[in-house]
Amino acid sequence: MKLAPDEMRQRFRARGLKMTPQRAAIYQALAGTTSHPTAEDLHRQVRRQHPMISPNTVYYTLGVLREAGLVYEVNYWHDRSRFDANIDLHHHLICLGCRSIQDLTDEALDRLAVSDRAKAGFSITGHRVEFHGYCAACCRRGRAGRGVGTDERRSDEGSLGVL
Amino acid sequence: MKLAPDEMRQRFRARGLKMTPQRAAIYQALAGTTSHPTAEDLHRQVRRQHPMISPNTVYYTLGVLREAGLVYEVNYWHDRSRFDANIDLHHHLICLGCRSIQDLTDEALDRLAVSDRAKAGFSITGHRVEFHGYCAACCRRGRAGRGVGTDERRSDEGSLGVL
DNA sequence: TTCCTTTTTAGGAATGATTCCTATATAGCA
DNA sequence: TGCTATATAGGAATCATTCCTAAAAAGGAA
Repeated sequence: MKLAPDEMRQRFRARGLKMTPQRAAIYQALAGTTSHPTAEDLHRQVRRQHPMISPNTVYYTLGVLREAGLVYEVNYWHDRSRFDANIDLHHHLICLGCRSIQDLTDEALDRLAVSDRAKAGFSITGHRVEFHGYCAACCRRGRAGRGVGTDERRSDEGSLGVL
Repeated sequence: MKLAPDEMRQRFRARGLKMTPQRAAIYQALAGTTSHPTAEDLHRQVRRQHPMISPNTVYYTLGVLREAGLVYEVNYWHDRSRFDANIDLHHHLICLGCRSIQDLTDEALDRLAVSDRAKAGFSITGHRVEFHGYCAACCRRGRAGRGVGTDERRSDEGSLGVL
């Protein structure tokens, strides 16, 4: 998952973004995990290399990367935004127990279509499927399902995982 | 879309919820629109019948209704939560221009499945598909598409529609 | 109906993620 | 190497949402 510095430079340049040590660290941290961290998670992580980096810079940078299409922002029933450097089409498994998000790649799901009648003038540019349920860890812990859109709070197991 | 008082009473009672004039008004307002209003939208609406109702009551009530499974909460790239009294399985068309949300009913989409291999121990209880693009109004206005997860702000055309 | 207990309501204060503002520092180009 | 536009840090501000509390009301029991 470690992104080559040249590759990163490449991607930034292609979208006319300036490269700074802070941005490199933020993007690197995000590209190096599949845990869909929050801005705060990323700030904690990046602070190890850049002790003076401000949360502000993390928010600003994530905004810039999002506008440039280099990161994707998700917010299902979370109290804050989560980010993903995987911008290839993929889908999500969202745990109603711990609120974790796993990526799901599935060719068949990439090809969904809607009848012209049903979409009634809406012009579709993309889609994504969210599956709800309970992750392996929460199943093991014995999590009976409540409804979707419910408010169980995450038990929070450090959403940056190993790095 | 007007919900019969008896039917509403029925639904509340079935889940052991107390019925109050405020709750009736909030649920009625939500059931009477497909525009996925925010708590604030609902507060503005309900205030017409209940001038003294507090935003607090709206938030609290929506929370109660959500826990009871009577309303669904969504938040894609919005800055606040939006609510939906349609709890039957359905999908969403999300406009990247004005941030509006339309419901989409499609039997085929209701039947998506994932291979056991791909879900790796995740126990799926439900799913929902989000389509991104531009609504008819935004297409007319000539909205060229940017990326998904982008931050165009809604032009805000009173999300409660006619009522 | 009336009483009683529990839950709801309103309102004010608090919380906390995110954004705004600004002076200084730095990237990237000429 | 110098210039200009942009990024950074940090402090203050915003604003949706939640917390706290006293008073009011719902719903069941008598």
